[in-house]
Amino acid sequence: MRDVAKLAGVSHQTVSRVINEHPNVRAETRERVLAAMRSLNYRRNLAARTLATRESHTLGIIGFETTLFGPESMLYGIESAARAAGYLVSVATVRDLEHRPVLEAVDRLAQHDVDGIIAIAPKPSVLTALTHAPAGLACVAVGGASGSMEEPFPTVRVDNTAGARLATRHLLDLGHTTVHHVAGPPDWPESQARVEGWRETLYAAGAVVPPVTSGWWDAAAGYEQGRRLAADPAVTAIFCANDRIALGVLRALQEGGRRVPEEVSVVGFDDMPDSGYFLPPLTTVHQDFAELGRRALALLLRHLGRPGAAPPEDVLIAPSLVARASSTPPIRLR
Amino acid sequence: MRDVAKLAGVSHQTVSRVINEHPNVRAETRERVLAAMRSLNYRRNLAARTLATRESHTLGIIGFETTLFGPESMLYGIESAARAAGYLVSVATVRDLEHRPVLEAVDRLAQHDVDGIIAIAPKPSVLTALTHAPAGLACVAVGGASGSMEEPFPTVRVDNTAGARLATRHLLDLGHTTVHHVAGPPDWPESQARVEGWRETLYAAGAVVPPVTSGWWDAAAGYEQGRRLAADPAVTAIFCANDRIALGVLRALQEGGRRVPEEVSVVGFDDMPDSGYFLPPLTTVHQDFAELGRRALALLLRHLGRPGAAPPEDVLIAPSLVARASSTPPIRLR
DNA sequence: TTCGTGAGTGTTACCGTTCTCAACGTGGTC
DNA sequence: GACCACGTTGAGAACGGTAACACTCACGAA
Repeated sequence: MRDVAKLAGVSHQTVSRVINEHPNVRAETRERVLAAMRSLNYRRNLAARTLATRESHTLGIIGFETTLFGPESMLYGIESAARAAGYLVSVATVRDLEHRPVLEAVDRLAQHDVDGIIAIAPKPSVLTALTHAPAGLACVAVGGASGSMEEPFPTVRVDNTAGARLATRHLLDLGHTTVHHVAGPPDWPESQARVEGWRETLYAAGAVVPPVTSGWWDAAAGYEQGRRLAADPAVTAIFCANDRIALGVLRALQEGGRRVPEEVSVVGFDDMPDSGYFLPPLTTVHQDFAELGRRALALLLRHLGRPGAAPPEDVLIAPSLVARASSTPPIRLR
Repeated sequence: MRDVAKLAGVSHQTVSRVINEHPNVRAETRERVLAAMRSLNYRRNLAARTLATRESHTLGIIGFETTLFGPESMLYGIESAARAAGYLVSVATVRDLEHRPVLEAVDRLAQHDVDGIIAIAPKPSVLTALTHAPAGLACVAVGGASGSMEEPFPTVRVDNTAGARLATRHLLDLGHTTVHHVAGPPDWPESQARVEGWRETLYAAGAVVPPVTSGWWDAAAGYEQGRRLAADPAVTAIFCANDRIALGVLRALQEGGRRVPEEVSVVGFDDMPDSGYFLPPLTTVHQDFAELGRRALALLLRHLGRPGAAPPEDVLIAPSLVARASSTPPIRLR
């Protein structure tokens, strides 16, 4: 910067003003400085700037250390929006979403002077851990519970309960007397909210509420639980907590000799890119993860703009049903 | 830091020495300083340190802006290894892996003083773009071509050609007279390498080499190409460039009335977590993406340690075949 | 005794920005 | 003609560390 100033015949301060687009610089001076910058191929040193301003123009992402489709897509949604807003994103993953590791992740990000933090796939423990973040560090959560409880941070999420209602309603409307549910991990708010939406819809319709089984978010879990359901001839409709689980359920049903959708209808959740190519193509609840990420970033940036102000409102995004071949009316109605 | 020094009754330089675990500090002094640090809840300012040392302890990742299973898993492999080594990772994604956007991404990372860069899923254009990175910025590529051409950077990758050979050989060994191939995007080195391995194996076996069709890495592409193959009764074995494509092919075959594996055997590539639950469970070529990420990081760190030294050797990881129900001997042999 | 050596510590400069405040026109107003 | 406001510019001090070097001892060898 000193060299640029010398070449342009001005002080370093004026160069700084040009960089930061300060209005009170004569046009002719600005041009001279810009020319000097170009000819010296000057690039501002962000570390020095961070030191002086306490702003790193970097955002921290705390994510779960695994490859779940949703969190991934959110990450990319966030990153591209952040880039557009002039921020870089740094990621800190956490093996298990428990208190200690999350605290360490926050600490690591804070040490690197991130301006704000977005927590992906927060189990409640993540949120409480985030509470211990250094004061003045803006935090936003994306995904997670749609519970009505008081959240310590502004949150962007899909209305999981509404999505589950959509799926369950869809199956009931087709004529199924009740709907079975294969849930996700019981300690994940998303999973709880979907159970809730399913249960209340059945209840409102006066349908029997079958017992729930739960497991991880993958096909292996769906397969295992699906085998039990396949063995029960009373089962004609299954709502799965996500598409991967549904894939496992489909296989279990096929192995158990139950035809889909002729004998059993199956509905998933997420609308992963390939779920339209399952056998049969999967009816599912669509959620736009990338959009979720973008909204989370927008929320954080708004929060960043006005330090000390009241945190912005939560955002709740409505999912939609995508009907495909895996769900049809039960045999008795055809 | 000044406060810590004052409280401990030493100079700030001694505090710095304690932080950096410099040996020449009396144990008693060190204790006093550490106590002062604790009582003031001191945390070193990394921006200042970066400014002084030109080292940010941050690594840049350049990735493709989409959610492909491989790149994702590599990202997590890299991140967890980086954390263990005391580095934070910043990601810069690029919508299309072309020259200009990649240059901008490198630039963005360089501005933030990353110590090194790992490029994920590099098409050749990424590598050439990386050549224009500021001198002294260590770069490593992970994934991509296993071509024999001279690479400008040290690279870690799976031996795609060997994987394709494994898959093709497997099908030939089962007794199929030849193997059809549904390829990935023609401009991706991974895709090219798999075509190559497939082709040379057929050639070596004296088998007919059918024409190749190619498309994106998803089930939609597999479905579209699979429909043509399903219509050809001569087709008894299909090697797909990845598992998602295989999913689409499976559906196309089913729709076309061709039973798998009775009439047609199908093999994929990647061994995604759920491919064992396809209908039928998919025979595929396993590659450990997380390990790939870890190795890439190790390579970069070694490079970082000795600036100016000769770049480290490339790493080539051998994939393995996972045989499942989707591949069996052809009907005529049973 | 004298000197060299190395451990332990402090002093000062420096990294590249931004911020604060003062200085210098220049033009309009009383 | 004196004064003031304002646009434009510059000088110097932060920001919070690390690097380089100087200094003070205690100790052992010549």
